Parts: sequence; C-alpha cells; structure tokens
Amino acid sequence: MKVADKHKKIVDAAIRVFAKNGFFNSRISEIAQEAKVADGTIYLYFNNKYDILITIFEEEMGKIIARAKQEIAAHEDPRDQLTRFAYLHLSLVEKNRDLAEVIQVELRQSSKFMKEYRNKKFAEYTNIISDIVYRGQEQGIFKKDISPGIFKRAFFGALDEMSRFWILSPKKKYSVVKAASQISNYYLNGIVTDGS
Amino acid sequence: MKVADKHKKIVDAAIRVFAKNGFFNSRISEIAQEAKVADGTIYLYFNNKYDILITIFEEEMGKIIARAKQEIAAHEDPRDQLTRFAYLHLSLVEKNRDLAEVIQVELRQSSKFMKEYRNKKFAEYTNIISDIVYRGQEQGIFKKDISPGIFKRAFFGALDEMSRFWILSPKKKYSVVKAASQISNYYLNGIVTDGS
Amino acid sequence: MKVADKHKKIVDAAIRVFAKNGFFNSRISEIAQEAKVADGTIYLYFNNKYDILITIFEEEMGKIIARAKQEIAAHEDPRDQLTRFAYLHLSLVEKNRDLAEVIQVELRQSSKFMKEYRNKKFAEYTNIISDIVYRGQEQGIFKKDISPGIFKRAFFGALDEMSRFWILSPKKKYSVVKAASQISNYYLNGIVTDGS
Amino acid sequence: MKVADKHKKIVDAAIRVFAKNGFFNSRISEIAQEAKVADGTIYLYFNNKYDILITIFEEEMGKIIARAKQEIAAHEDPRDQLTRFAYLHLSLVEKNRDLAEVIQVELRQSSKFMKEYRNKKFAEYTNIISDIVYRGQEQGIFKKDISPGIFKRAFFGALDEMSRFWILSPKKKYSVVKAASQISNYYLNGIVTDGS
DNA sequence: GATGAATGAGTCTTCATTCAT
DNA sequence: GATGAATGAAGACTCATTCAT
Repeated sequence: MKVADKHKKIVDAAIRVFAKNGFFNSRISEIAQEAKVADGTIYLYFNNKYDILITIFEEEMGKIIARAKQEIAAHEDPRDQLTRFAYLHLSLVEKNRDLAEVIQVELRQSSKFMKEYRNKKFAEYTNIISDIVYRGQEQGIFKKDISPGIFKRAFFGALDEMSRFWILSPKKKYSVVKAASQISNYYLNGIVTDGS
Repeated sequence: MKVADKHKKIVDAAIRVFAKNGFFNSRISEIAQEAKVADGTIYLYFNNKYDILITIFEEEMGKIIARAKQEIAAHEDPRDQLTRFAYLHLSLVEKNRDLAEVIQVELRQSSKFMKEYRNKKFAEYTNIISDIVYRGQEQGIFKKDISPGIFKRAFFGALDEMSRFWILSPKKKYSVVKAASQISNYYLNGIVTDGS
Repeated sequence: MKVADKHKKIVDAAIRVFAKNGFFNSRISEIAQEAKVADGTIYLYFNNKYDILITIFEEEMGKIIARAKQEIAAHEDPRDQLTRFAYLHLSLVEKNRDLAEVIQVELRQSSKFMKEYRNKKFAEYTNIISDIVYRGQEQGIFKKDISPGIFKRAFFGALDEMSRFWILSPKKKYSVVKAASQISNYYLNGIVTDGS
Repeated sequence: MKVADKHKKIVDAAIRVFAKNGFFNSRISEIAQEAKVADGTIYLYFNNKYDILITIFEEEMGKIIARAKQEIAAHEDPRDQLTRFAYLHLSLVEKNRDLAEVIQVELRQSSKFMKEYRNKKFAEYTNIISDIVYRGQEQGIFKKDISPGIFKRAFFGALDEMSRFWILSPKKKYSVVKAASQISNYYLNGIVTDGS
C-alpha cells in the first residue's frame, strides 16, 4: 500500500470518529481500528492526536476552497457568485456530513484551534465572500457602505448556522436549494444598490 | 456564606476557567482554586464537571432570554425589534466575553451538548427571532415568503459569527453599533415588503 | 435524649448499614441518616469509622458471651452443654441476622480486625466450648485424646459455616433445631468415651 | 514476555498484596509495583480491581478443586476420602498461606462476593464433601439420617476455622496431621453406622 | 515500515473527618 | 451537645505516546 493511501485511510477514519464523538472524546485506538491500522502506525503519519485534526482541516479546507474559487470563477455577476457560494457551501455540508461536523465542532474549539493556530484556511474561505463584495462594490452593484469585513462574517455565519441545524437534526427540514436561495435573497436585497 | 453565594462563586469561576481553557482542558482543581473553595466543595453543588457546564448554560441563558424578551417587548415595530435584538446580542457578548465564549464554544460541542441534551434554552432564544418575523408577516411588514425557521437561523448565525470574531480577536475591529446596524440592515432590506 | 440512647441509635444503625453494605462500602453519612443524627454527631460518640465496628463487636459479643455462659451454667452434663451452645448460637444468628452478618463478615476482615486488634472477645466466646470439653474430659465423659484447642475451632467453625449459609441464603433450608442437633451429634458421637 | 506470564505475575502479586492488606486496603499501584509492571498494564489484563480478586478465586479454586477430586478418586472408602480431604485442605492452606488468606478473607466479603457473584466454585468445592457422604450412605457406611447438606457445611466449617487460626497465628500450634486426623475423627465417629 | 503491548502521568471523584455556628 | 457544610487527601482508572520486535 502506498504511503498516501495509509495517510488518507487515517484521515478518513479520523473524520468519522471525530464527527461521532468530538475530538476530546475520540480515542486514537478507535481511529486506528476504524482505519484498520495499528495504534502505533498513526504516529508514523502524524505527530500527535491534535495534528490529525489540524491535517483534516488543512487538507479538506484546501479542497473546499479550491472548489469554491473555481465555482465562483465560472460566474461573472457578483450576485450570482454569492448565490452560488451559498448553494455550494450548503451542498458540501449535505454531502460531507462528517467532515462538516468536524470542521464546525472543532472550528469552535476556539482555545487551541482558533487562537493558537492562526487560522489562515478559514480566513481564506470567508475572504471569498468579501472578495465578491469588493468586486460588486467596484462594479456599482453593491452598496458602498457595506463593510465587506462584517458582511463576510454575517453571510458565512448564516450559512454556518443553517449547517449546524442540519448536522444536528436527525431529519432535514428544509431543502438545500430553498435554504440557499432564501439566505442569498435576504442578503442580496439588502445590499444591492437601488439601480441594479 | 450563604449557599447561593458559593454556587455563584463556583459558576463564575467556571465561566472564567472554561473560557480560558475550554471545557475539556479545564481542571476541576483550577475551578476550585479560582472560586477559592476546596475541590470537594464543588461536588456539594454540582454532580460532576459536565453538570457545571449545563448549569452555566441554563442559568445564564435564562437571564439572557428574559432580558431579550423584555427588551423586545419595549418596541412595537418588528423592524425595531430585530435591530434591538441584534444590538442586545452583540452588546451582551461584548460585556460578558467569558460567558459568551463558553456558550459559543460549548454550545458547539455538539456531541453531548446539542445532541444528547435537548437544547430548549437555545431554541427559546432563537425563537425570539422567528416570533418577530411571524408578527412582522402578520402585520404585512415582512414578506410572506420568508421562512421564519430559516430566517432565525440565518440571523442568529450572522450575529453569532460576528461574536466569535470578537471573542477570538485580541482587539475589536468593528464597533457593536456598526456591526449591529449593518447586520440588521442587510436583513431588513431583504425581507421587508415593497410597500413598507 | 440520654447519651446512652444516641450511642445505641448509632450502633444499631451501623449494624444495619454494615450488614447491608459491608464495612468498607458503608458510608458514615448513611449510618448518620439511618440513626437520624448528623454526620458530625457520630464523632461525639466514636473516634472514627473503625471504632464503631470495634464497639459493635465488643458490646454485642459481650452480651452474647454473658448469655451463653448463663445458658451453659443451667446444665450439668457437658453433652447437654455442647448441644445447648450449638442451639443458642444458631438461634442468635437467626434472630439477629444483621448483627450476625457484621460479626461474620468483619470478623474475617482479618488484617485489621483479627491481627492488629487482639481479639479477646472472640477467644472468650470459643473458649466456652473448650471449657466444656475440659470439664467433660475431667468427668471422663469425653475422650482424653481430644485436643480442646482443635475441638473448639472445629465445633465453632461448623456452627459458623452453617450461619453463613443462612445469612447468605435468601430462604432458609434447614431448621435451627435440626442443624443444631445434627452438628452436635456428629461431634458428640465422635468424642464421647465408649462407656458414656 | 509471554502474555500468560504477565497475567500470572499480576495474579501472584495480587495474592501477596491482598493477603497482606486485605482487598479494600490494597492499592492497584502496590500490586503493580509488586508485579513489576506499570499500573496501566494491570488494566490490559483485568477490567478492574475487583476483577483481579474474582480471577484469583476462579483460577486458584479451579486448581484446588481439580486437585481435590483427583486425590479423592485415589481412594475407595468414603472414610478415607473424608480424611484425605481434610488433610489436603489443611495442607494446601499451610503451603499457600497468602492464597488461603485471600480466599478466606474475601470469600467472606459477603456483599459482593457471596451475594452478587453466584459462587459456583465454592459450592463445587464443598460438594465434594457431600458427594462423599452420599456415596458413604449408599454403601451403608454412613448413617442414613445424616443430612449431607448440613454435613458438608459443618465439615468444611471446621476445616475453615482451623485454617483461619493458622493464617492469623504467627506460629502454628498444631500440626496439620494432628488437626486433620482429629477433625476427621470427630466426624467419622459421629456418622459411621454401628456395624461399620 | 508496521505492530500493539507497555507505560505512567494525569484527573475526576469520593468520603472520613473537622469545626464554626 | 448537635449540626452539616466544608475540607482535601487519596486512588482507581484512562489513554496518548513509545519502542522493542
């Protein structure tokens, strides 16, 4: 088996285990079992338990960011871009529940994760939103008095809270499409200039 | 010292300690030290470590909810109510950083907190938002096609994400007033009926 | 309430609690509750938890020994005395289950009880048996080659094991009378001289 | 080191430590030290402290029972069998003081051991005695009116009490041979039919 | 590289005992 | 004398990490 495969097996197992138990309630031995490797093998690929968490975040967020940027690039209009972003975010959450839960849960383990570890990936992701706003403002489509820094947090927060609801609810109440369109619309109506 | 005082001392100490270290990285002995009581004393007031967390949440959320409802009741117009809610939420976060961090961090420790423990207090808080929306729709002020269930999550999420930003940032970048008004406005513009 | 009453209340409560849980699994607070006194009150009457156990043993064994000696004195023939002793022992066990259990269980907590604490009361009790044997040997009724030291242990052990069986069994299988007479007979037939 | 070896090392250490301190006053760390393993290693072989005790009992009683049955089978006459049983029991106690003390002390920790844990091994051991009696009665060697259920307890109790005496006494007063023969004789004379 | 048995530091919790009221 | 809230020492048990094989 190639090295990359074992690394991936462990990461995938960790995502499932962390999602099920949370980081602190997860055991290295359970991850090992889930990945079908020995406990000690994990330490050939990761420095420690926390390193697995960081790796999950770095690698998976990297993929998501790439995917999001690519998606955004396929659209011209900042309004479409925002709508697409919302839809993509919620779709990914729906399709990758475990990963979404890990990122959500651990992203909020503020102490270690958000404070000590400078969260560049996370900023990069939300900056996709503020970049759309900047461009929209330049194009005169979005109001100038919108603060992109506040907007990105509000918009991301809205999507994120919706995600949490789905992650925690046994059965989904709203469709991704409906949620994404509603949320985009709240914001779009609120920020577009009168003339647009 | 009255019993109530010691309970409060422990809760207050726990809020500080949990905020600093996170729940899992906090030690009962540290809470005891911070509260200036013996380790064992904590167990006269709480069943276990987790019970302290639950109690913090129940008690403090209870106060916040009461406060929020009172504040909302002082206004007639649903638009004002939403704006007030946003301002109040962010103000409370600013004034009670430690508590806000505990609620945010641990509220998201999904496993135990959000799944096992049926989170009525949290729902009660966000339902204040959806209630405002319902009333606004009845009065013809808010669009009928707004889903209050989605809206409350989006609106709360926006405020919550803003809060997290403040909690985690060493220095605050935006004023409470500005953030609250921007966020309220995004949404208000997005949901009011054309005639309003 | 007189001092003696409170002492007795605590001892009686301790007998019940120790019988139910065993010494090590019994809590001072449970004894206090059972005795309807405050935890601290117990320490006005006893030095520590272990002291309660010792006291139970000393006081209750004292009563039992007095009772047994009186009973034995009422009979002349060593054979009757042995039979009476057996019957009395088993009757007492039957009538004072809790006490019997405490004495049995804790009497066997060898370490502290039998080693450190010189168990005079216990010796005094079993010496009633060997004294009967001595007298029987002097009177030519019991064989000279019987070792009273071994006999007292064997005879007591037989009764004691029978007691344990009753203490541990939910329902009693053999009557006291039958057990006492059978056990006495095994021994009597074995130790009386041919001429008797 | 083979797994079996470490299991045995821990059991042997526990026997020594339990014998010295009693179960409740023994510390896992002391057993670990005595066995020359880490504290945690014990939990690779046993579920908890109590499990060690159960294991000691199960394993060692298993050996003793096998040994006793084998010994008994080597004799035809029920009288010889009883005598051999008594001698074997007392010999084993003499040769395995620590084990004997653990079994005696803890066997009597009635609560957990005798009540909750259905004590099959112990019954199996004493049933060797009643089986001898049955056979003796069938062969017309023992009186028909002897209750094997009472007899086995009386006989075992006599041996057991003798054992306790030795366990607790610093120096042994009676020889095994003498004690075994005296005890056997008390009983044999008491239960054999007149014709035998 | 892979294993998994072994390690031992670390912590929650219990509960006998004290002592201010 | 009586109370019971407070104490804090003590210990069973867990589990991330190591390392000999």
